Amino acid sequence: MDDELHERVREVIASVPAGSVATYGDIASVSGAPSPRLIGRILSEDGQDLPWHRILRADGTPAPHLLDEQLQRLRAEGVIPDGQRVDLRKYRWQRDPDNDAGLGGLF
DNA sequence: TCCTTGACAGATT
DNA sequence: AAATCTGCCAAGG
Repeated sequence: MDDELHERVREVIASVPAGSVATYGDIASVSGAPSPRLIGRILSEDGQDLPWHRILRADGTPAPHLLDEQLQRLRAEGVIPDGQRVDLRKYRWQRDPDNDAGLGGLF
């Protein structure tokens, strides 16, 4: 059921902790989406209730139309963007190797 | 049914 | 380092 995938993607995005960010590719990989494009599409349609501002592109730069709002919201959460770019090395959300994934045993 | 568009990513040039 | 090309999947015209 592809609806499940859609739901899973939202779940993963919702599981990203404040003060951290993730890339579309990461979300796609963790959620099992076939392509990161799906993430963007889902967010554009059904991401109103999700922390979409924590999702960045692979370079650490948010999407062009969201750029203002994105950086502003991130800054409010403690993420300090370097110009238009966020240090993924520091803020990128990665599953704790010691603790299980942020999925909370979704698998 | 084919073509275009879009919150992307990675490899090339 | 920056611009370009290619592959990717789904939805709408």
